[in-house]
Amino acid sequence: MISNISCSTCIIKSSAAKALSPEQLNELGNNCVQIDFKKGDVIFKEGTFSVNITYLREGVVKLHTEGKASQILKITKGPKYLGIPTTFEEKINHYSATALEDSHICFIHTNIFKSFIEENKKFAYEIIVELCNSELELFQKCVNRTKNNVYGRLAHALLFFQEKIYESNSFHLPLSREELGNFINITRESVSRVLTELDTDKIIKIKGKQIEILNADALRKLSAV
Amino acid sequence: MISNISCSTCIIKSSAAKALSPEQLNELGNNCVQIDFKKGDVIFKEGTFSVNITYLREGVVKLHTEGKASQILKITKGPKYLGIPTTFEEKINHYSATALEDSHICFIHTNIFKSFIEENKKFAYEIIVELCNSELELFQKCVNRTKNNVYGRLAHALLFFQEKIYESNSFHLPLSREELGNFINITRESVSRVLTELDTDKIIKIKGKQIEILNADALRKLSAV
DNA sequence: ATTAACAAATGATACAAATCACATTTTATG
DNA sequence: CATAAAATGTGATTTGTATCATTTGTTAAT
Repeated sequence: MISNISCSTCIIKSSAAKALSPEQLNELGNNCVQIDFKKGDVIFKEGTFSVNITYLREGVVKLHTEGKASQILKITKGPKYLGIPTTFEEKINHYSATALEDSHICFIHTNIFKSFIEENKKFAYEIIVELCNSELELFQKCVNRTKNNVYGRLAHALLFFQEKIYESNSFHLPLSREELGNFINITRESVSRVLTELDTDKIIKIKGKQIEILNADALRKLSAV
Repeated sequence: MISNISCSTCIIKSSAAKALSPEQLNELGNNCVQIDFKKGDVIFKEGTFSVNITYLREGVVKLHTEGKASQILKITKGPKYLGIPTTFEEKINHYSATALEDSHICFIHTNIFKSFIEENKKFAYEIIVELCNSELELFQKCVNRTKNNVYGRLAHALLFFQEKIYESNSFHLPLSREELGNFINITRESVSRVLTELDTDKIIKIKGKQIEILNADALRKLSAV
């Protein structure tokens, strides 16, 4: 579903877009289209041409590689730009993006995005800040994934969904056991085993994909590097 | 050793610095100091205040975490900015940087760096390009480290030094076996074992830290995800 | 409702890599 | 140059997690 949008009146602006002038916002609106994606929909695909900057206005999205042993590189919640690195100087997407929850995404012409960087210092500055934070998070993830065992990695992932995505002790996991495994690099079977064990120990309560965190401190202890 | 420098006449400019005007280069020279580091010297340390952007003009540097089980996040060669993410909006360094080869590093006042981003569109643009490439590389590394076994990871590391750092089939490894292990997340013992095996198979030739790549294709095959 | 198709749980087994223990070589130090 | 200290090599053993095999539960389709 495609919507005509007015960026000027949009209330979910990125920190960068907040820096745009009324004229620039108008220009953005004319070079930008919002598309609604349902849970599971592919937003862009590894190997295809990348012609737009994608702005995740609202929703939850995973960035992932393709292939049988797909790996989830990142899970992120709006508002946030998706995959600037894969679009900016690259012609081809280096990874795919798929909606984990119903999402609203604005596709912005790369050229207009680049022109904003050149014309608006604050805009460029905010984009740089976002890229910097993204790299720091990625380092964090790298350390966690290599220093922790399956318990620590799973605990880390659960805390991530609790704190960063749903901001609630109780949430519906948007991933299958297999996908959760691809996120933290363990097998589907091990995910099952560890989840039941955490449930038995009353650290979490599981009912299918519904998860309740009962003892966040225990999870923090487990995921401590 | 501290040198007075003239950024105007510097011939090892970053792509971003190439975009600066003569006046800006002059200003940069006045707000920037070049320091020479010897192999092994600490450039900045995790947990300390970050007050400068560090530009690795020449040399090879590792970014790494501290602690007994230190992890090498990234190894990079000049010319390149080091750790913009850890300096930009952050007050505290999230990781350390240590010279792996004698290196020349320019410490640039964060404020002047930020002012260039605001005043010079091309400068900001180039910084964004560098950050984007950095993130893509990091994703690559993540995939390699989790999808490959010890042979693949070690092969990948050897090709990295050959292609990206020394651009030669023969090079002096700037890391101990233990550090190499910290780079690709395997133990010192396994590094030894795999290296001798690769030597036995005539894929590489080792003599202490001196390494010669005899069969790069075999390494490529091993490191293919 | 009933069957099919898929996702998840669970137990048994296999295996890669870590750990442990010690020998050997290399590098640093008085 | 001798000695200590550190780095590296290598075999034996242990261990965490993947893999395999099967059962159980859940969702979708007729």
